[in-house]
Amino acid sequence: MLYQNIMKSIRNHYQVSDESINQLFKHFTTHHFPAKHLIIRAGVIDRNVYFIEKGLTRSYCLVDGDEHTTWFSKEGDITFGLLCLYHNTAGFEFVETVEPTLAYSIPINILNKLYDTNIEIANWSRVIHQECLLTLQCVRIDNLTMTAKERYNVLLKRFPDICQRVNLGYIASFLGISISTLSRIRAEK
Amino acid sequence: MLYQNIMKSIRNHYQVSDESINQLFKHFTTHHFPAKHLIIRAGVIDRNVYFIEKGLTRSYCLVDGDEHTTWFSKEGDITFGLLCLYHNTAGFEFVETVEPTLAYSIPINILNKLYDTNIEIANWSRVIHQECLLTLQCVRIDNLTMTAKERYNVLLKRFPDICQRVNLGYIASFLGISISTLSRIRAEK
DNA sequence: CACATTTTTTGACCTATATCAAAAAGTGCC
DNA sequence: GGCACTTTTTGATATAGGTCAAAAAATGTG
Repeated sequence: MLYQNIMKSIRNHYQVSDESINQLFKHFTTHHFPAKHLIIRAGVIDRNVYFIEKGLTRSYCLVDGDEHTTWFSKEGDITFGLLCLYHNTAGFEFVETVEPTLAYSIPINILNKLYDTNIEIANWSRVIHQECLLTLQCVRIDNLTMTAKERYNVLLKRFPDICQRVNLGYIASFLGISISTLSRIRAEK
Repeated sequence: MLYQNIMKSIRNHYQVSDESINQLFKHFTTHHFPAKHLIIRAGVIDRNVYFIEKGLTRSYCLVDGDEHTTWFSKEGDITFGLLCLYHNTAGFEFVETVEPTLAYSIPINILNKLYDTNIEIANWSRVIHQECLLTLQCVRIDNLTMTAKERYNVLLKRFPDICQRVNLGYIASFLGISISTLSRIRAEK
């Protein structure tokens, strides 16, 4: 069935009825993105949420020519530019596919209407955001309290699948360490 | 009026009717905490959300004897232990008052029932979590991309009021730099 | 399959920030 | 108003991890 991973993931976060889920699905636009395709660009407003059915994306921002990976999204996850979506402002993040990706987009103004009228969808989104906040806070604490090596090992445990699907550079920039250091860490271990 | 700051803050995030707000308020328990009072302890389950009407709290975690400040909450904000609340699990965070604090608590199981039945409250919580996520992501990016000095200056701009209300040690540990380094940064500037 | 491109490894050297320790300044309290 | 305690400053030294550069390995493509 279409939307299988997305559906499972939504229900994993909150009990959403078939009817409500269909309200969401019926506004979906299908996208087949090749690998390395830029879905969202910093500074360009894109008012869509992307639901990933298959594949993997990476969010990053560009500072002084260096890419800093801020997030990975895989099947069942959603991705979008935080500022674009929340404040309708040009954002700071790029989102690109790491692998060929099947995704469905929905315009935020439609989603916002659903939030206002459909309590299940509002709560699904609330819970998703709770979980992201928790994860991000943990990632941040790891950064504050651990050495590069420890952080790498924690990441391997926390996101083993993602570590296997992206290259060393992306992992390094997500952890906030240099490529050479990460390579050395891996070698010694 | 009681709850003034809390009310303003809720409405700042989402249009919540008087009726819905009262559903929340009627379950409030009042707390007058002195300064340096530990509201929440790591490892101890506390299934309440605290709404701060007046005062300031600090969330931190303890790693190898060192405190790492993870968040500040002031009037209008809420505070709680992330893991306790979301997963009903012993958490990793302490929350203590920095100043004498007037707060109101509501049990999470009541709040959860409100989420399930009151769409305005569900959406208020969704929006709060969106905003926290955005702020936290920005803080994290600052950590990945800036020097200690730059981070301090950004913090001064982003949270000028909080910087004036907490001591240097708390700011340093929030920024992830040592007290001596922060003192030197301040001196040279 | 060979060439171009990307990714990873390795080496040499450097610097921002940590750590440790002690002095100085600030704060609260009987 | 002086004593205890906390917070901040300052100094000396150490180090984790950065930077730059080049080689090696892997990957993709006509």
